[in-house]
Amino acid sequence: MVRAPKGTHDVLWPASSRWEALVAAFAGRARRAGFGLTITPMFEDARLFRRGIGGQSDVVNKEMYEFTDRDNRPLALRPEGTAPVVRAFVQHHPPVPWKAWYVTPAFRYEQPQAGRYRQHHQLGVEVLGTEDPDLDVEVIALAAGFYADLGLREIDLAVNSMGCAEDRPRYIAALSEFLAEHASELCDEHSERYGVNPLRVLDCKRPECRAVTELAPRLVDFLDEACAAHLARVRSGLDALGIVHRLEPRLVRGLDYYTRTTFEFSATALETAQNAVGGGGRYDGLAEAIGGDPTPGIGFGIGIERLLMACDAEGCFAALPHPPHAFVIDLTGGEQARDLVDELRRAGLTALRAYDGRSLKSQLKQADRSGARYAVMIGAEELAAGVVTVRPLREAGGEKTEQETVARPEITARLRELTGEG
RNA sequence: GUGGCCGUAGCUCAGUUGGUUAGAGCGCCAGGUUGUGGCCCUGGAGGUCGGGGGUUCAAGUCCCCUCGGUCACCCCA
Repeated sequence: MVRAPKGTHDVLWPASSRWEALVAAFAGRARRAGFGLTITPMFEDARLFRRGIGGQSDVVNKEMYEFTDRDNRPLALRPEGTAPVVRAFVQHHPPVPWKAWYVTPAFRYEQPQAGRYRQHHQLGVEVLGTEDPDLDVEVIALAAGFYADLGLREIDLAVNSMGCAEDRPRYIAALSEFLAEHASELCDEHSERYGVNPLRVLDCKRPECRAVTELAPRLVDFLDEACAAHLARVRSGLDALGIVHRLEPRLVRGLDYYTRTTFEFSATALETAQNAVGGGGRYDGLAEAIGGDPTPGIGFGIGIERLLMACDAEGCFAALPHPPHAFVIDLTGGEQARDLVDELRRAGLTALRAYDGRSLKSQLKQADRSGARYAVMIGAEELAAGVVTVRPLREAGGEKTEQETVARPEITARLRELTGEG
């Protein structure tokens, strides 16, 4: 049997109704903050990601789905959402500040595990054209507010600053020196390889490394005046908006383009290893790195699958059913149902029907299963008399009502009245 | 890329030291009720036992390989 590729999954109805609601909630928040939906290609010139994300990152180095098309163009399925949006900005130079939101699949060749897939989906925003720290606050507040909209309470927000191009080399030098002195205390993985990318060691979760990095020099102590002031303004802004967060000097995100503000949201209710439900930061050098004018930018990505896992863990954001208004039952051959569902739908009602000329019992069973509030029955008697029978299928407001006979021309109006859709 | 655990019906699972024609519950279909759903009863459909190879008189069961799922490392959403 042909199955979905490893690490991918289907989201079938009705489970997908949660996705609809999730995206709608995010779109609403984004729209209110001045963001517009942005759609960019699912695949890009592979060089965009190499230059943008960075050649030494794992994402580019060993996780990209790369291929060449029939004209030998080097292409890659997008492993993340930021670089393509920044590319679109550079290509079209819209007026700044440019605020874009997106929802997109992302592809990474990984070993699947809880909360990690080869195709996952992200919601995100990007803003190009300003380095105002109040914007950082606004962007973080957007994500935080969205989590709250879903009913999530157990969200940890870690914030750090990666400094700028001047700060970073000074810090990396100091960190390397420190790690060299403590190399023997690091975990097996890093004791000999800390030099490749010293910042990575800060990310290591092994107790040995944690113990060492606990005492390591902190990037925040190496910030120049402007970067320090920027971070301070971001933090005071978060405080002012009541957004609880903590400074995490070891927060080093795996994509190379980050500068200054970085942040990560974790769902502490998740007991799985992958509990980061959103992350992002500033990337003031990215536009230039991919060939555009120097333009500051900031954004975040939120993983939909992990977010829903977090909602499950907290028991919030349950799927809401969408019960149909009516289920049309036709015992006379189907023409009546064909015409009536069309009429009801034109009137704005949700109308379903059965097919294949099933028995009354079978059709009523389907009507019941559909969750419809009313069955509209048309048999030989109704057809001859020019009426339909409207049968309530569930108690509305605790009140039990009897089925009634309605003149055929009146049925749409009657159903609108009964369902309160008038 | 590495390691642990697991693959039997659409779903959740049972299947004895290898031994007739592989089962249950739920779901689906039909009938009981030739025009009344849910509850109940009866019946039915549905399986290359993940795939391939091997051992054996005999393999769902044992062995090898492989694919997939799952969890973890790495890293990220």
